[in-house]
Amino acid sequence: MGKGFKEKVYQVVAKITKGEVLSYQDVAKKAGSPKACRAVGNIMNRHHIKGLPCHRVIRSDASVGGYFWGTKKKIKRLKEEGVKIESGKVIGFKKRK
DNA sequence: AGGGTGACCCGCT
DNA sequence: CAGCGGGCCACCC
Repeated sequence: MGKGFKEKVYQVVAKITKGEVLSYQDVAKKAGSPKACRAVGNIMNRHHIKGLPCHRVIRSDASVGGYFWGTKKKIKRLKEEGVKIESGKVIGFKKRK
């Protein structure tokens, strides 16, 4: 296990600790394909794996991004983990723009 | 700020 | 079985 892109994504996301947030591009990069940022989100969407903290994965512009169960839920979960979010943006995240 | 293109995966036709 | 389009995105113009 861990040969395919998806498997790598699972591993990377599963390694995200409580209160930490990573961007889709960062996950994609760690998974071996920096340009597969879109695929990462798609994988979560089509295969919402239980036990996988996909809510800790946000956009590279610090916006929370989408969520299978709803963006509102995603924000709530992140806040409960100690992540400061304001106006749909993660405070303290280095956005590229 | 908005639109268009690029890269990758999955489901449907 | 093969092709097309859409999606929890990112970057450039």
